[in-house]
Amino acid sequence: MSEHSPYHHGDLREALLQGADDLLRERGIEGLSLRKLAEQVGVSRTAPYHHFRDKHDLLCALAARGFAHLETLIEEAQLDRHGDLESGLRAFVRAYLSFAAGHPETYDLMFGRTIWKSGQPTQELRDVAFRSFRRYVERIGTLVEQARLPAGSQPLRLAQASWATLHGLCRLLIDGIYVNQREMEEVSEESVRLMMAVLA
Amino acid sequence: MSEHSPYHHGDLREALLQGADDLLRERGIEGLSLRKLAEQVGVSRTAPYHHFRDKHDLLCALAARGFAHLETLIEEAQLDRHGDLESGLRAFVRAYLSFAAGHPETYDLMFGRTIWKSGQPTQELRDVAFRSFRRYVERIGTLVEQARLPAGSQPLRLAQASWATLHGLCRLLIDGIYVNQREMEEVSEESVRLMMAVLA
DNA sequence: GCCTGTATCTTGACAGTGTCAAGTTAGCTG
DNA sequence: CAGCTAACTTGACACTGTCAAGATACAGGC
Repeated sequence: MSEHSPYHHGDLREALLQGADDLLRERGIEGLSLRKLAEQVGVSRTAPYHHFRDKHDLLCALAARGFAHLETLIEEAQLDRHGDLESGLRAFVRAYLSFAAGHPETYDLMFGRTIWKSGQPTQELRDVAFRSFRRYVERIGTLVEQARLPAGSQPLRLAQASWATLHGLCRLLIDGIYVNQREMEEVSEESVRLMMAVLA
Repeated sequence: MSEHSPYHHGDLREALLQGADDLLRERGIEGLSLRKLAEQVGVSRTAPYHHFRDKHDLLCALAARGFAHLETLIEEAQLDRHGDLESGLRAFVRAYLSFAAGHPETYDLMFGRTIWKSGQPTQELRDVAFRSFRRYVERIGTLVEQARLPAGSQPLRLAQASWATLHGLCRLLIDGIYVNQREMEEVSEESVRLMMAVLA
C-alpha cells in the first residue's frame, strides 16, 4: 500500500479520472487521448481498459462527475435564497453560467454531442444528468406556477425554454462565438429581466 | 473536357465539397475523413491538399456554404411577411429550426466548436457568418424597437438573448438531449409567445 | 508541331489515435 | 506454500491527418 508499486497501481481508476480531468482542462476534449492519459498517469497504453470498457465509458464517468460538481455549486448558491424569487433565479443563473465559464471543456463534455449523440450514455450518467434536468424544471416550475402567464402558456414548456436560453448562452461562449464573457453576462441579465417582467 | 479523364479531374474542388457534404450528412462530422472523401470522389488521399490547405480549410468552406443555404431559406420564408410582426418572427423561427432539424450535421459544423473554438475560421467564413449574425440582430431589432420593454432593457442584448434561445434549442435537439423534434417546436412556440407578450 | 513550365495528382512515409489478443506479474485465498 | 484471478504489459492492426518527392497532363511561347 505504499506509493511506489510499479505494477499494481492501487487506485488506478481514480487516478485516471483525475488525470483525465487535468488533461481535459489543459488540452480540451479533442486533445484528451487515452495514450497521453496513460503516459501521464504512468501506466501502459491499455491499462485503462481494465477500469473502463471504452474511451466513451471513461468520458461518461468524467461527465457524471461534472454533473455532481455543478449540482453542488447550484445547491450552495441557493442556500439562503428561499424567500426572494428573483434573487433566487438570479443566483441560479449566475452559478450555472459561472460553472460553464470556469469549466468550459467539462461543460462541453457534459452537454456535448460527443457523449449524447453518438454512443449511448452510461446508465450512471443518464441517471445523474436526468436528475439534474428534473431538478432544474422543478426549480423554475415553482417560479412559473405563481405567475400570470400569457394565454395558452404551458409552464413546463416555458421552463424548458428558459433552460434552452441558458444553455444556448453557455454554448455560444464555450464554442467561441461570443468571445466575451462580460457580454454573455449582460445578455443573461437581460433574459432574467425579461422573464421577471412576465412572471412577477 | 469529357467525363472520364483519369488524372486531371476537371473540377475537383467542387466535387470534394459536394462529396464532403454527402459524407457529412451520412456519417456526421466525426465520420468525415479526408481519406474516405478522397476515395469516394475517386482520387488519391492527398489530392484534396491541392485545393484546400487543411482539413480545417475544407470544413470552413463547407460551413460557409451552409450559411448561404440558411440565409436563402430565411429570405424565402420572410418574403411576404413585411406587415405582421408576429407572423414574421414566427416564420423566421420556423425556418431556422427546420434548417437545424433538417441538416443537423451542417448546423453543428456551422456553429460548433470544431471550427470556431480551436483553429481560426477562414476569412470567407468569418465574413458570411458575421453577416448572418448582423442580419439576425437587424431583423429582431426592428421588432424590438417598436415595443414597450421593461425598464432598463437593452434592445441589442434582448436580440442576442432571443438568438441564444433559438440556438440553444437547436443544440439541444442536435446533440440528442431533446430527442423529440415535436417537443422542440412546442418549446419554441412558447418562447415566441413569451416574447410577443412582452413586445406587442 | 514541339518544348517547357506549372498546376494537378500520385505513391511512400511518419506520427498519432482507439482497441483487440496474448502474455506477464502481483496479491489474495485456500 | 500452491494456485487463481485481477491488474497490467507488449505487440499488432486499422485508421487518421499531413509532409516530401516523384509522375502526369495541360497551356503557353517558339
